[in-house]
Amino acid sequence: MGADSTIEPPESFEALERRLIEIEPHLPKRLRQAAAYALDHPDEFALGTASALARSAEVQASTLVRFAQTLGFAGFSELQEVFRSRLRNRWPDYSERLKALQENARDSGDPTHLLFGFADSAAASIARLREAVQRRELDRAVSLLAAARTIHCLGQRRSFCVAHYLTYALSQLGIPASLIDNVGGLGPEQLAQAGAGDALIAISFSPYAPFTVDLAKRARRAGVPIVVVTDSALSPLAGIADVRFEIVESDFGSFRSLAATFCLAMT
Amino acid sequence: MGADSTIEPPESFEALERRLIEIEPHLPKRLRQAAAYALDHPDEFALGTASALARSAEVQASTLVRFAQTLGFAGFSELQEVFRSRLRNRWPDYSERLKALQENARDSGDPTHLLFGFADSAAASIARLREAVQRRELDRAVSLLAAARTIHCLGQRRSFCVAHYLTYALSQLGIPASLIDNVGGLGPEQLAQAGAGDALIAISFSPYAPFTVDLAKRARRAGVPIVVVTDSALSPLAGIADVRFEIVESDFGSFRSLAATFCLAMT
DNA sequence: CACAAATTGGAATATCTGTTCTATTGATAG
DNA sequence: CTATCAATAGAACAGATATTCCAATTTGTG
Repeated sequence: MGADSTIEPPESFEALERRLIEIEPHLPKRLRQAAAYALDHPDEFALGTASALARSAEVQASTLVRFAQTLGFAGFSELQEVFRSRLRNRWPDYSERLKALQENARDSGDPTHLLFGFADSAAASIARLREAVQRRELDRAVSLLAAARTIHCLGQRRSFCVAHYLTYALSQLGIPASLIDNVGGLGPEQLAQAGAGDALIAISFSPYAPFTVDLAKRARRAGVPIVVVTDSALSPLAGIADVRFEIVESDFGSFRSLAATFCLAMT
Repeated sequence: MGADSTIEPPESFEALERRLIEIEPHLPKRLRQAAAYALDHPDEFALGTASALARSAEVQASTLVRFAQTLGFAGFSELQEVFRSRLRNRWPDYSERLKALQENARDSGDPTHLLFGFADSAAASIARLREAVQRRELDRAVSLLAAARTIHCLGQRRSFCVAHYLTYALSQLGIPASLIDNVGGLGPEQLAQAGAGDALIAISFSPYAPFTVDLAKRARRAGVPIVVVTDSALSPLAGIADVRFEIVESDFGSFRSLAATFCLAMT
């Protein structure tokens, strides 16, 4: 059939790239065109349909299929999958590894495995954080917080520890900070004195604590600038935020980085 | 036909995002699910097929089409095109950002650089944690905690947030846990009821809070088994620990891993 | 509680996709 | 100059895709 049927196809984009550069000179004309186009426009190649790409590369659609088969793939779609996984993010095996780890841990009952799993997931979270945070947002948050007289931190349930740590760190830096901890139900009163000259950092994740949302809205009405840290653009807090940070991962290990950033960014 | 036919569809991803945030609260349930999935997994949404995405979002394929039409698009494909163009434009942006970052590395006014620094340090912390924690210690801690009736968590100042998070996580797992938060100076009373059948997790770092040390010692006299998390073998808590974990780094980003490990190890 | 409207699930459909097949072209060697 | 073979273009095909439609269900309302 197509080409040599016992060639193993390159799995990663890097391997594919190397292979292409290697064999490209010995390829027939049209296949060389296809190879050149794939290397020069990898983004288009990942997104477009076979016939659209064929038109752009001035090649026949069937040529693309033969091109993929020459490389050892079953067809065009398999080849394109390599380009797509490159686009997604650069850890195609991340979720796989996590799953494997969790299964292993379940089986053996070994807590060390669990620990390692968490460590990995935390590391991945941090890596994503580096990419996700926009320079612009950070700048705005910093200037907003720098202008504030007092910084109030708000967070309930599992977000509470972040708010607490933030308050602690800010205070250590000599910046007036107050924690809305709602002890004794005094949350509303704790925030009552806040005005337009202050700032609020509100932190809330997926089962959004109604109390947090409530208080944040009240602060908004009082004209307090708000920085929100949450996990989705659809969080009830998203609408009232002056600056919004999204932490994408379901299990969140990236707090501390974010929190600490704020603090130091203000010195 | 579909929905209101005279609505102009958002052209850019940012506009789409804003629009979604705006109308999401007034959307029916399934459409809201679709919106949430689109905003939370924009990469998947750009690449996957309609039925694959529908499965991931736990929605019917037809719902995705209706969702697109509600936004003013003719169909799903048009909506997806917005997500795809975002992917195209993001990639060059990424390498630029990396370059810009390295150039600005010395530029102290750039908070992004700071953030990256923290991210790196956190990643390093986690890597060290993986090496430092001994299998034996983990096993002992797990069996010790598993035997406990109630687990008390103790930590002041910057360790407090760890203790708080631990308590929260344990409670979520249905394990009786209590936090010694010392609100109103009631710390001693909170711990008074603890006996040999319970267990205490005490967390304390370098400027060791006298209160933590004090209370831990008192618990020791009451026969309570103690797991200590600290930063040095010379910590005043080290002597009274049944199991001791050392977190070497001065800035501690590894907590969450450790804490979560405990919780899961006990299920 | 009953009625009406809106929303949703799932099968049916029309379109488009990747792939295969074959006739034609172009090159090479005798 | 011609016979042979590889390479290609383009039509034909099979499968998957997005979309539409209607019945069933849920939601809101008098």
